[in-house]
Amino acid sequence: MRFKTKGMEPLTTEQKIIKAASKLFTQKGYAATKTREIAEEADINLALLNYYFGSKERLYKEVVKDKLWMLLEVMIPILSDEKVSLEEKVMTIAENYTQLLLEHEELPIFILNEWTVNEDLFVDITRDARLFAKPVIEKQLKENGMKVSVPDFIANLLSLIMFSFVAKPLIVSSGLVEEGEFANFVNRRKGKIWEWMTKINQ
Amino acid sequence: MRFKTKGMEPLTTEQKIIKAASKLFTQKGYAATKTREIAEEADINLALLNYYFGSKERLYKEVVKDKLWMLLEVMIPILSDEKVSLEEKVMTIAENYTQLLLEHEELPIFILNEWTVNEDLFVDITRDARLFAKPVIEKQLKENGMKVSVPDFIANLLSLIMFSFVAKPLIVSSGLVEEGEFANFVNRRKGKIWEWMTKINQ
DNA sequence: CCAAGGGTTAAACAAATGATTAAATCATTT
DNA sequence: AAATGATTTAATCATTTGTTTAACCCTTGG
Repeated sequence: MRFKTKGMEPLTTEQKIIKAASKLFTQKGYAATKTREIAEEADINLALLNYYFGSKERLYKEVVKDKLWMLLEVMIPILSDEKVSLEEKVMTIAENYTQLLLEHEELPIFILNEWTVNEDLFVDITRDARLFAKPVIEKQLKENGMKVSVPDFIANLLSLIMFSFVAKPLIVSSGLVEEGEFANFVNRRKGKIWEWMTKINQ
Repeated sequence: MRFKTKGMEPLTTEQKIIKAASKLFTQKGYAATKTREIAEEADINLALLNYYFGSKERLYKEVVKDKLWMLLEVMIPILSDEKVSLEEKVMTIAENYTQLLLEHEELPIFILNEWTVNEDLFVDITRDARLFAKPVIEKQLKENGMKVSVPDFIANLLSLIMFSFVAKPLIVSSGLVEEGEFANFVNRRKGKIWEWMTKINQ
């Protein structure tokens, strides 16, 4: 679905539209983004948007699918891989999420908000994305002498990594962390996640 | 600002509008909510909305101020009170937030999303809400032999309490926790927060 | 009693918005 | 170069949307 062009080839019209729509939808949400804005941002004619994607809604679904996948692919394959130890899992996910979210700060709040506001849209997208990792994690938790449940383990892991990004406006405007220090803040936290996870779970 | 009427007196027109707007804005966001919907939900004539509030935006700001305050008043006064021990603080905040968010699940994601999407709006609202609690917490962390920084302490506390609500759609649709079990899930977590916080911070 | 004024209403307005159309242009094949 | 299909464009359409207007109630104070 994704074509990463190594060189300088100009984007196709379709790619330009997706890129512009991606930026605007994640910045301002579905309803606040106007098709004319997308066209302008993509530097194409309004009619092209409907020519390629049929409607604003279909374009939106493409973007959501894309962004949701960015968020899930960091987690799903690693969690369910039996050959990866629990420590490696936590370290890798912490590392990958921190890096991803520093580059796309608006990603988690966009997805979580849209998922709340527009639940039906996600029904078909996530139909086959159930968490098949449960038994694997369960086994590894026992091996590590951790007495916590799988849901608590996952919730704690994601909380400690992702919440800072979701609550960034609150954290920054409260003066808790300076805007310019935010990257350092989350990078420092990233290095402590495994320690915290082991302590929490004994 | 808030009038809690004990009895059966019918809501004033102004109250009916705020109530309807509150519901719709938090459910669907600013742009997706139409003034005609608010009027219909409030069972009043459309023109009354502008008669009482001047514009959709002014009405929206009222709602945001209200909801933001609901979210902050649970935390701010308790955190900065020197007479409340650290354990009491954590326990009380965990208790109060869990209860508040079970009753208003849409609250945190609404505020955090609007804060991201519509940052300028929050500038004046939060101008005087800086976190004056820092020195108090710092002292209490030392007294409890905790080596963590204040920002990490607050981030961990809020993460462990609030993230489940923010990420509820993800947690539920992944099959991690059943919809019907969600309240039990967060209530069980609530009871462990203080234990977790002490372990994390040694 | 009635005029004044706040509260309420239906109707209308202008701008915006998502979508469509039909014609023009471009690139590729015959 | 003619033909064909894909791409691009400007113009237009039909609704929607936030706001305003002007008339109409209904209570109340002089």
